[in-house]
Amino acid sequence: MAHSNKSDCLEDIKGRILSLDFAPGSDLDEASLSTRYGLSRTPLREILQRLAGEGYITLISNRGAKVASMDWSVLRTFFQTAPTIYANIAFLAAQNRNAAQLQDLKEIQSEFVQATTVNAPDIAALSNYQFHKQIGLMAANPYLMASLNRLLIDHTRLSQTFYRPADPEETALVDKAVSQHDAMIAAIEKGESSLAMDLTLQHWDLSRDRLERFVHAAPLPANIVDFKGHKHAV
Amino acid sequence: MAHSNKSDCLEDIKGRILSLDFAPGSDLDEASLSTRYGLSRTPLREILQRLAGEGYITLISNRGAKVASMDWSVLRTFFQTAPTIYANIAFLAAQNRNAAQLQDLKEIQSEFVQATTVNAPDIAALSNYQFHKQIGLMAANPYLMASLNRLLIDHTRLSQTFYRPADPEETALVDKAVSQHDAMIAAIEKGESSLAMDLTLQHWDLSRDRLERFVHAAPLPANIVDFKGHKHAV
DNA sequence: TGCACACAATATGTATACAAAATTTCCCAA
DNA sequence: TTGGGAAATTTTGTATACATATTGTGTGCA
Repeated sequence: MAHSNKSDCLEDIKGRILSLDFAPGSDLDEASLSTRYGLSRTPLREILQRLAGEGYITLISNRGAKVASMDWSVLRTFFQTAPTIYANIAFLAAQNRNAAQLQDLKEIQSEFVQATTVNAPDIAALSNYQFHKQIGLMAANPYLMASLNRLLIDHTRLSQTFYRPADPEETALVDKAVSQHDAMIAAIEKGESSLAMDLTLQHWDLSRDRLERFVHAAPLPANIVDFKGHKHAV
Repeated sequence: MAHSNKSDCLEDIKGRILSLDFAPGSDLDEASLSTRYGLSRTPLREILQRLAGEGYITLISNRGAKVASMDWSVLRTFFQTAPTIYANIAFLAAQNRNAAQLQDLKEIQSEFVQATTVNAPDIAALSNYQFHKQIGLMAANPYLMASLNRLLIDHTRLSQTFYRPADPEETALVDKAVSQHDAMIAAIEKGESSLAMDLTLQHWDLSRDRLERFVHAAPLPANIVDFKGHKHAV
């Protein structure tokens, strides 16, 4: 990772946040990051500002950068908001897609299929991220896209266990997710916006249970401190 | 504007973009901005990165910063998206508001009233921006908030003529907007989420016509070039 | 006149040095 | 042992200098 350029660095940090390699709530040190990526602090700090603007991290004045936390109250709103936005995005994507975007979507899907068959969970989660982001691009609505981007950050972080199936039943769920993606592509290609919407909601229902399980299983790094005085209450 | 600090500079640039003082699509020069705000280029560039992440400007590598454009295709999606997001935000705000937030909202509203009565259009537009942003904060949903922030950028820019009423009929519209704000505050305070939603949609209907008129009346600085070959088609 | 190329001017990108703030360490006294 | 506070260390913030990329200009040639 000697002399990577700025955009590579930006994308790499995004990827590490999405894959939980940089844990929610953890500190990001400018000095160590700049040596890691072979950049000086000046461009690295610009990258941090950008990441803050996009919601990946939070910056506190004179106190550095933290990876965006995933506390309980935010995740509650995640489950409240995600299906609506996803459904609307899919609806618009079916209306506004063009051929080049559809081709890209299919290529992303084949990467996704590949990752699930060879059992590469990290790549599968990131491909899934790109799949839904691509549908967002097809929707051509920058206002909803802003919301979708925020949702996908947390969705991808929550989905880390989804692509690590522990038993045949879970493997079947992943296979179903793959075939749902195929159905969504077909609906979008045909311009059947209502169908794309319905398929998206089904896709959401499939993953929701696993996501919620992950919420309850995983520790919530950022907010442990908030529960210090409440051991017995929890 | 000699030695303003970084956050002042950030807010000032945002304000100038919202008030069309920095026109959509216009170039932002690092050197002149840094002298204007009494900062060196390093912190100023960090501000630009942040603004880019929040959607106020776009950065192109090696080619500087431009104020986010308002072309026709984007504005179409604005009118498509705004009422839904506003309505959902109001609904959630009525559910999740707390006393301190409500107090802030009332103070913003009194500034808004003041600005309309003394005929200070710039301040009125910015107060209106803050009013709706505050309702967004009350909704406590960071995912929808991302969308709302993007919408409010363009909404505020579009609304610049709204608070410059040219005749008594237009003055009556502004007065009606003021009273609608009051009704929204009351509904949010009582926790009547459905009512807050309905009032918000009525508020939207009131302003929509004026906004659309502004779209057709105003030049679209960023995309004139796109229409060069289509004079007669338009 | 029109075009291509080289050179100059301007603007953006990065590194380093230094300043300021926050955090930690350590010492001393109660 | 413990609490307070000053000094040292670490981390963040800013300015300047320099490197690189883009844009503009002028000259020569067809």
